[in-house]
Amino acid sequence: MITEVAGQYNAEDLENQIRLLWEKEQTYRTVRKLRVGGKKFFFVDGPPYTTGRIHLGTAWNKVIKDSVLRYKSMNCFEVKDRAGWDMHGLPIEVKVEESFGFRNKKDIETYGVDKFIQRCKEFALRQKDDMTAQFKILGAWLDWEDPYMTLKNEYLEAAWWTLKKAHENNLLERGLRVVNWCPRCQTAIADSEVEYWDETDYSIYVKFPVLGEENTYIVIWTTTPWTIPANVAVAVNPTFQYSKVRARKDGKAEILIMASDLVESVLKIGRYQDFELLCALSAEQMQELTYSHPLGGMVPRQKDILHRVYAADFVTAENTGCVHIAPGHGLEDYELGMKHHMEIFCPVGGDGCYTAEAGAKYQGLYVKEADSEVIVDLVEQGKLLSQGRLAHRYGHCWRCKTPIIFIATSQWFLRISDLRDKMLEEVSRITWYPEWAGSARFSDWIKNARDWCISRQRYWGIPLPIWTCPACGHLEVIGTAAELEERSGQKLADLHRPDVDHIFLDCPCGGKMVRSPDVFDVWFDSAVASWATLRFPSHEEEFSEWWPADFITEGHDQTRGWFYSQLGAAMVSFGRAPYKSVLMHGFTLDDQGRKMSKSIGNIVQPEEVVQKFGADILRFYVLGANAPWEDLHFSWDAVENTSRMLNIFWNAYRFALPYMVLDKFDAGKADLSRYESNLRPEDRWILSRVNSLIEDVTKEMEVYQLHRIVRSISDFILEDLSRWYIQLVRPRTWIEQDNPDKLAAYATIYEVLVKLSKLMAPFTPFIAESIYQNLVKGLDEGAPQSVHMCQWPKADAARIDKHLEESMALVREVSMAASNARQKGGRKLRWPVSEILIAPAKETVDLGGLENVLKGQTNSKKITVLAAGEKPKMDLEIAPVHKKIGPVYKGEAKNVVEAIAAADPTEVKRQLDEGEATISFRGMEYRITADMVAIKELPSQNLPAAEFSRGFVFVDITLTPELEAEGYAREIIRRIQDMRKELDLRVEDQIRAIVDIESKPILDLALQKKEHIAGEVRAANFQLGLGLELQGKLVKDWDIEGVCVRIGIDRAV
RNA sequence: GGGCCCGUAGCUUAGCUAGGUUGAGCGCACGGCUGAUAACCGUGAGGUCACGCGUUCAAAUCGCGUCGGGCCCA
Repeated sequence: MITEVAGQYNAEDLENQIRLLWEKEQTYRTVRKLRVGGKKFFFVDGPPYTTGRIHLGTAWNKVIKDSVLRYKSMNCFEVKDRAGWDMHGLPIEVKVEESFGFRNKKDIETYGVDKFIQRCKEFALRQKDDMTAQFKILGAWLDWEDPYMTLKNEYLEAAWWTLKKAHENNLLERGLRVVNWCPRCQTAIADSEVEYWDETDYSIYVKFPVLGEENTYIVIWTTTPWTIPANVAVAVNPTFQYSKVRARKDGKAEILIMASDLVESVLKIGRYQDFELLCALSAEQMQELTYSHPLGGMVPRQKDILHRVYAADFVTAENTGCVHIAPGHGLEDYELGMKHHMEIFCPVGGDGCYTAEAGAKYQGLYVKEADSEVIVDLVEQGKLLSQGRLAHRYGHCWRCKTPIIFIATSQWFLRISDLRDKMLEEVSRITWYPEWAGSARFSDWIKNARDWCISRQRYWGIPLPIWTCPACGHLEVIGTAAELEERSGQKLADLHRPDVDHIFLDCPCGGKMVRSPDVFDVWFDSAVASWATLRFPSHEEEFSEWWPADFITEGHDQTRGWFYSQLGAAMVSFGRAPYKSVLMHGFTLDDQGRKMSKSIGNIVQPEEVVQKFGADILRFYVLGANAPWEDLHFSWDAVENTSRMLNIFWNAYRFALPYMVLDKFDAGKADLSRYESNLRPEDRWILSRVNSLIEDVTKEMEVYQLHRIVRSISDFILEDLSRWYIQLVRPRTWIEQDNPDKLAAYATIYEVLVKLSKLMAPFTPFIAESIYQNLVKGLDEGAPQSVHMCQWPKADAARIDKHLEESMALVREVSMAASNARQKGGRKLRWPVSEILIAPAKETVDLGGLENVLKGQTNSKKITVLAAGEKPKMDLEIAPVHKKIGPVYKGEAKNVVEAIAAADPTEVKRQLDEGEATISFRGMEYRITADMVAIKELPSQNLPAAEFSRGFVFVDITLTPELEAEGYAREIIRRIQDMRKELDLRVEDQIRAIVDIESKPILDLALQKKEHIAGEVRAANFQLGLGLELQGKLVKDWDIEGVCVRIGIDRAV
């Protein structure tokens, strides 16, 4: 049984109902089971970090994923859809630290690493549960019961296995590198974990004394005074020219060396009063210089270092053109240092404090606090040329916001840079949506790929499975838990720290091998997701059946993130890309295009949208708001709009239900094939349209043009279904008995709605399900239990009639033009008109058998299509063109203008059509050429016109008594219907009605239509007259075209 | 400073791959409809398609440059 649905579209109730249904019937499981054995579609969920709250961006992301998966499933693919969670790493450590008020690693060690790890785990699991609930509200059908979690042993093993493989491929190495270092977290952090913002730092110019030359200095500039103690060299640009100048200040002179172009600005900053150029130095000559460290006396190690000048391309023509090089504290410095075999001097420890190597004066001082100390010492040594402050972008730890420092440390690396070319080749094999995401953006990133530092000196992460022997240096990478057990004889319940730290392996040399205490960079966790989600390495079979992934989709920030980390991890282990296609989507910004942030207070929570509007609306909105790869500017107005659209869809669906219920619509009546011969042209048209829509949506879905899909569907619902087809079929649904014309209309609507619900199922799964349950399940118990178990609809080519679609488009245009013309002529649509004239400009128009549709919609008695170029008689207006008349008639011109004004436009035009016109005026005759006048055609008063794409539409609004009678009848009908509504009567209820019209002529007109009126309003008892006594439950006075009409109605007994 | 993307009506946007009269929705003004009805429809006003130069018969669309925004890098 189809049931009527009450009231407005209420997303909240509807979605709750459907959720209950899905839960009760285990619909998700059933759908997935149904497709087992189908063609495989391997999707990998980019795991969100377990922060506890989803935001609009993650909601959008999951909605895209869900829509694609539902679509693939309807296309009979067996989809792999494990949800994923990224659960390790500093963000969680930091949260747990905060909750205990820890300040540094020592606090953690004191508290106990085992307990700390336990807290982190609990925290991550709780956050995961919270977020799962939030994602479920969106209707995202992923496997939430069995997600992959980066903290599970089987996941840890996938990372271990990968590293072992990288080691076997000779791509793992340990080395001293300068890394971004967070002195609070006391760990290396990845480039991607560095957050930049402006910070005010010192800006100092320092004089390095040149050896062997009295009172002579190389001038350098830096914003990090604390790196001066670690200075080893100076770099100059090989293409620059340098100058040696004698500069004077306060009566004292000194000799300074710097880039020639920068002499003046440097001396100005140093407040020198004047200077003289002594000589120019080439970059080569610069490289012959040596100097002594400006704080040499305070940093003992500096005594043994030979300070030289080297050439480097990265030196720019800024500041002094001489760059302070501290290979222990800078990336470029380090690289230059390695190239020239400098000492990698790094007198700073992991806590950001100077070590003993920095000398007694500095030892134990925190570097950022040492800045002022160093400056004071430079001043005392007479080595400071200038000091100032400077606001510049500086990197910070993205979790604890501490300014990062660069220090040289021993870390584990994957030699990604060796694989660049291979990676580029792989990228070109992947299908990217949009294309440039791969060919331009990602390729560009890979061209700059550096070796990947995978080690972190933290606790909550996947332990590095690397054991080394302190005695002989032997190294071993363990690939699985089983392997570890075999090698150590110990079985671990949990592979995390600290238990794994207590496992020692026997070294062939007889020594005991110790685990490298580090954990993995958390990016490495998600990097192995595509095989970890298949439970590789423990389940090799699943891996060989599914891998690599068919599809992944994430935001454009993941270019350097997950797109890259996955590729890197797959390259070092499998030597190929782990995914075949990528849809890169945008970011969610606020309506002004700004980032959503707590500080601006412009954050929109997905739940807020769901609460106010519903999940389907949020989904449809984010999918359709713009192209997936562009940033989404969230707008409440636009959400509201989407809501209105779905509400119209709901009303369109609801419209037919009462009639279907009344008429006991059943499976037999729903069978469209029974009514082939009864289909009206408009029925065939909407069926053609819905099949065209299926074709379009399918085509766009194959290339993930999600926004176009939403727009096609919306357009269909609004334009074709609601604004047009339903208006057309309304009269047919009122017919009281079973007649094939009515049933054909029902069957058509039914067909269209069922097709639509399937077509919308991937995008608005709730409303689609609700409609399906009523329309399909309501009639056929044997139908699939959910719309999501149905097959994706196929376009029926036999139903598509492009010619008919074009004709209908034309009819719609004409109809709109006709209402426009009516408006101009002041004739309401309720009043019939005798004739509509279509005047095509060039080629004639073919209404394709839709004349009756046009008549109905324009409320007209007759449609006439004129021949191309033909027009009904129109009023002409003729205006003089002064520019042309003036030069010809000179002084006479004024009279000519008057003559034209007085002339009969029709006559002038007739003559001009044949050549020239002659106008007589005050006894004179004027010869007029066509260019002297502008002739405008004006529709005559009773024949207003409006333009459409192919010409003009005229509406003959001349009234006849018959038309007037009909008009008044409709006015009266409308009022009575209004009153019926007010009494809340049912469609099929009969009434008694009394209508009193105070004007005799109008009454006479109305009387002609008495039977008709009574029929339309279902009045069993109907009185129409003048001076009648009004009775009934509801009595109202109305004003119809200035005439008072009093109506009383009551329900008939 | 570099790479990629974006800039169209007051707001949100379509069109750009493949050059041929910029099209919607919201908001505003006016009108209409009324057995989908706290719904719906029409009309109107509102655009130097960010700016400049070039290619072309023709540029929102292609190329170059500038400005502004986003993501990423340095």
